Amino acid sequence: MDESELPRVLQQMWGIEGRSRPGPKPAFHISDIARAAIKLADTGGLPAVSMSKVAAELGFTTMSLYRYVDAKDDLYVVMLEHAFGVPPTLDPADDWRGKITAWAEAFRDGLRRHPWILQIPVQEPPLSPNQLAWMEAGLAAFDGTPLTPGERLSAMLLVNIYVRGAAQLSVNMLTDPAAVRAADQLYTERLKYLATADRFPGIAATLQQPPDEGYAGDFDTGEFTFGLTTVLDGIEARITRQTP
Amino acid sequence: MDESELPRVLQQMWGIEGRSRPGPKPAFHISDIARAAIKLADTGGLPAVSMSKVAAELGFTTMSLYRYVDAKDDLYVVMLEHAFGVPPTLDPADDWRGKITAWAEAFRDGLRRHPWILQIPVQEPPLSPNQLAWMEAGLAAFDGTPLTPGERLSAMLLVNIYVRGAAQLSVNMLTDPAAVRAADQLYTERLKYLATADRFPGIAATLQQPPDEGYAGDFDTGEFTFGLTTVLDGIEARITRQTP
DNA sequence: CGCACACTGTGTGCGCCGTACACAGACCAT
DNA sequence: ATGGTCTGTGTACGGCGCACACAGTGTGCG
Repeated sequence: MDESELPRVLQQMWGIEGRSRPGPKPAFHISDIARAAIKLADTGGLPAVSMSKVAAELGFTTMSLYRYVDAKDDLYVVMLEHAFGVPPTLDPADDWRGKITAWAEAFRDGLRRHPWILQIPVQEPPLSPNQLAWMEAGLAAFDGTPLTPGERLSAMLLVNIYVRGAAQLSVNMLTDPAAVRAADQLYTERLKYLATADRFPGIAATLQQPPDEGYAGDFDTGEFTFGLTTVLDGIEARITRQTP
Repeated sequence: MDESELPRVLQQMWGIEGRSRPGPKPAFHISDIARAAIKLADTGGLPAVSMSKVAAELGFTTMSLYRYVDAKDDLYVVMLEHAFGVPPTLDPADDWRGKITAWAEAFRDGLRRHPWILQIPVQEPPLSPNQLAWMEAGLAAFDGTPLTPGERLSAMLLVNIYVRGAAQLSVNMLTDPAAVRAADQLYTERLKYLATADRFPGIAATLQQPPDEGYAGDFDTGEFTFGLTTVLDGIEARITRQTP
């Protein structure tokens, strides 16, 4: 395995610098691209991120980006890497539940800061430094448990999946809270009209339960920790089953 | 709430027929659009689905589709509705674990049949007939448990989230198994090169554990039921905690 | 020291996309 | 019969990702 086999973007992100080479020095770095793209996405969502707009934000031409990024997908990878940053340092005094909870909440906060992350089409597992650091931190939360490495991976992925999924449910976490409330109310109204009690008793029961907390949970605190607790209980069951 | 307030696509999918009106009769139905689009997506993935290609598949012009569908997003909704079909009928003799497991596996099978579903950008919760039927079936799996309607919703959503997430991990479930194996091996190789044991001990431990079962599980049987068991254990913990 | 050449950012252009809009023809209510 | 409404069609526009040829830059080697 040679570092030259790595895609260009990975080499840049890992700081693998090729020997000094002839030609003009690059005018910027992929981290600049990431910053510009993230700025656009934070304000206008992922659709606001296009090669031309990112280039314009940097003050360069569209095609100049292709000297740093092989394709649009690579741009997404760089954005992800930059948006999450380094993972949180877990408190060694915590037990595994406390550690993985802190990890999950930090992950959730990252998604809340940059909702467009959820709209990025998932193509392949991550290989960039910060992403691997997040993986490592999530695995480390299970240090001291009797779980095997494979089980730790599954457990971490399960929490990861949960956080992503729970975030997805929050109607794309629109930036405007009033719009969220309006969309939620419209949905509930239509659901009440369509999901009649005779054919959809379960849904109907859910609808008349709380005054306003219907389908989409708040994702802020309550609904999120509720589901997370369930997931962690499942992991705990496996742990206790393994330590008789 | 009037049915006329519903979006056109919803009216069509629920079979709400407006009174007979002047003008030419429609040449086809949105279900035809769905069939054509699904056929394209099944063979060429979601990128193969464009307005013009779907229209060409039907033998009509591009713009004719807009008489049935307000925008591209509506096309996705119709595709989803048609691709999943009706939910499985759950065996009343099963307990809730058996029921929700059957439900989850049927859901997984649907995703495996139509992998492009995972690439559809999620915009809003579903309101179409089959989607609601799936929701209802998932909720009904918890009949007989002491869970409140809200808790049943959370539990069902948790399983739903898990199945989606677990499917996502299978490297987009490429149709060509050889390509999957090659991509997986390339990834593992790069991961071994980048995630050195000194800085990423957890990841490294995961890597040297099994010969070939590294990051992406098979999703076929083993890894899937493993994670599902964990999720169900978490729900079971909540149930037993509620029935002392 | 100078030069060859790899590399930089730029400009042009292609094919595809989603969809707004005007239009001619088809059909039902009156 | 006929007016009005709906149908499918044609044209057109702006934006997208990206291939490719090109002129200028600066380093390593002779």
